[in-house]
Amino acid sequence: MELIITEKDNAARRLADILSGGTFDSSRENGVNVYEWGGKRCVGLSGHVVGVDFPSEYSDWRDVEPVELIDADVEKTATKENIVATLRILARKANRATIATDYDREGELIGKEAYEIVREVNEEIPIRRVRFSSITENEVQSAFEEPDELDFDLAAAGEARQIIDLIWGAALTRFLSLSAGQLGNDFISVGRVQSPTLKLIVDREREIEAFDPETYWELFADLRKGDDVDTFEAQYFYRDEDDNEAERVWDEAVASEVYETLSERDAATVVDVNGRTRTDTPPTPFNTTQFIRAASAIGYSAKRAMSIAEDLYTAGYITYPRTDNTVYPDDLDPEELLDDFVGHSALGDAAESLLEADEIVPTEGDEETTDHPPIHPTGEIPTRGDVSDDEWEVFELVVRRFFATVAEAAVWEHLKVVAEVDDYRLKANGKRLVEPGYHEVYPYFNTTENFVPELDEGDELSLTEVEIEEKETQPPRRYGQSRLIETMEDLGVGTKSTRHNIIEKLYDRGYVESDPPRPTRLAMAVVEAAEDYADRVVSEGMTAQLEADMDAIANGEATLEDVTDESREMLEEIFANLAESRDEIGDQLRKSLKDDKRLGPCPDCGEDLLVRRSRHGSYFVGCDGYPDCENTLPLPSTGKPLIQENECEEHGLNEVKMLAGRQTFVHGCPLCKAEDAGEGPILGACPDCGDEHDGELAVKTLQSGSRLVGCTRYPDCEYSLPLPRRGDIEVTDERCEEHDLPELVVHSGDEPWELGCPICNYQEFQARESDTGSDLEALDGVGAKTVEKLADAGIESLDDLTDADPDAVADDVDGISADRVRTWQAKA
DNA sequence: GCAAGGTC
Repeated sequence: MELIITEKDNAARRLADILSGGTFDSSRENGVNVYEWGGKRCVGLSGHVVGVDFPSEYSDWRDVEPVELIDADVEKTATKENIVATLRILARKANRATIATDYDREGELIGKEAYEIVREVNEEIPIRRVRFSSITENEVQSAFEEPDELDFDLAAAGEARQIIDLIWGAALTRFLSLSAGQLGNDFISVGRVQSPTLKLIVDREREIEAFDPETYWELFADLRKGDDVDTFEAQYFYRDEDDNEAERVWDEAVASEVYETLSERDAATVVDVNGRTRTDTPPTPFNTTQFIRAASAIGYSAKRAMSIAEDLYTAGYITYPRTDNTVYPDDLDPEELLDDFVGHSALGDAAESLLEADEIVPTEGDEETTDHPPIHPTGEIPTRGDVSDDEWEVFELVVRRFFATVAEAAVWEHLKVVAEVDDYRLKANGKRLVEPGYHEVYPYFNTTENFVPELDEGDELSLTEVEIEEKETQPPRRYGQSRLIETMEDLGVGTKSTRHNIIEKLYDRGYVESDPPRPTRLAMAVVEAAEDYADRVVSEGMTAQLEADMDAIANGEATLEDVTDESREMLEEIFANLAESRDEIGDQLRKSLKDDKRLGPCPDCGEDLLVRRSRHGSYFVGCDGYPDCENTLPLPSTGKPLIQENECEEHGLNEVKMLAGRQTFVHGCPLCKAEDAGEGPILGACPDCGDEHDGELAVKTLQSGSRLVGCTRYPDCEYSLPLPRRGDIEVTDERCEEHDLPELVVHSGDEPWELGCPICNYQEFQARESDTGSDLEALDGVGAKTVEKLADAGIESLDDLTDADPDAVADDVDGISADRVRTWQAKA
């Protein structure tokens, strides 16, 4: 039996399909899919199935000096035990093994991990390596016709990276965390990729903080040709000392003088007309970074874009979304792929128009790699009910990007007109899209035109509407997530698979907040400490050097030991300097941690009020003077508090926003909220204790800002009904007959909300909650329509789905693939 | 519990 090993299950199934001509059987072993046909078995790993770590005697942070980690052993342990176990079982029975992991450095290392597991249980059998950059008939067949050997040097290069990353990351992370006394969940982390990325953000913030705005003026006027109805806008410009065109006037007196002259005149003379035609070439195929950039332009965060792309990939609609490649492989036939869209209601017209071209030549980007093809549609098209709106939008983006790469260039006509008024000059830049080209199938770019009429030198124009605008120079803008990912790629930091996760990590570690990401004081302090004592770890140079060293290992010019030994020595030196400054670094970090939590002065004692977390995990405001000062203020129970920049005028406390996804809201000043607390109007008798104890229901506002209808005898009577957090509550004269309570109206925004009797309202709310239908809707991308379709096939709950045979479901339900069912099962 | 790299 021949055992074929791929990097992921999806690749294993597609390989089996190609090699078996579609005749393979599948079974499951330890929760791992095994594909079998004619004496061959194919199994997919899940990326790395083993990982590096220190021996267990190093695991207690307090018992080990961080510096000891530098010379500690580094062990490999199984991280996916079920997969490793399955691989062992299959390897015992095999008489040959073929490694078919991805065709890149990390793939070679994952292949070597599989190699070692196979060798452990079977010393005899030949183990070979096949390489292909896309899983297509041609590539796969020719790879298997000419198998190769595993490249152990290349794999060793990857291992050197693993060891260096672990040692530097763990030793420095533990050092900073211990110095600041931050153990447990809130440790202070440092790493070869995250720290240079954080430094990018911090450096930009430093520029913003140091920015000193300057005032300048810009002048505009409307020009009109002859009897034309439309005017066009022109801007004043001059030649600066370097003879460059400049529009900003830095001297107010000069600006006023120009303004007055222009205002007094009613005509301008055309002195220069310059027309040119510009070709606007279609965009190149999507790699991961460019895909994230395009998705972010239509409103998706990097994380969300990748998560949707992964789902579309698993469902079989698009190719693998983690790729560096921007050149389509030879065996992608664009016409064949376009054909798949012909006749489709939303995408068919574009495909048909593209097929009319005499010749179809796709664009190419600069990166041609062997890992995977650029991201493109597979030709399988989901029906709208199959996928969520977001998934469809991202799918359409990928399809249209493919369309754009095989479309014609667009052509713009630019027309620059310069007109003179006395010694002053005005210019107007016109542009017109004369050939829309690829823009017709790819509507995501701005194609705004600017009208300027045909003119000749010497033409007289009428001059109206002169305007002067006072402006200020702006600080540089913060990096957005996708710009950050592009910059990381430019600097060679991180990989296509990790860059977006690294940004998530910065959020999780408390280093950045909001979007675009803004660094916390802790982040500034960590970067500062690293710059002072371990500059390497915040510099992209560390990755550049590591890449060079890995190349040397791969070429046989250096060994893994050479490279890791040298790296260990460098880290030893860093620790020699760090040791003396441990207390000083710790003080700085602790101070910045407090800065990130500070709201303002405590009204009781003058110390700082801080956002704190209770043992149960809920947030509240407490005084830094505790236990001497026991002043506290509550915070809302939903969400994670984010301290805003603006302060409450009355108390000098920063306002607080509660981050809770879609339910995010501004809480405001916690002290104002606490002072607003109290009992509002009485509504009627309490249904629980009104008869017995004369309890009454009242509208109440709690110190945390939440509102409810509750009994005046609280805490003796705990009867309560929920009310919305926002809006003014009006108590009307209408009364509910059943409960004898007034109907309520909530005023917020434009439309008043007729909440009605609070008891009826709560009962309706509860009824809706218990009737939210199927738990199937909890799955990503499953909407009401899909639930209905699944119900028709007898699948009404997650349990039903887990028990179902994916292939049978695919047969029964239109537009749902077995792959998708498997994904759901895995998630359920 | 530390990193970064795969993958889900």
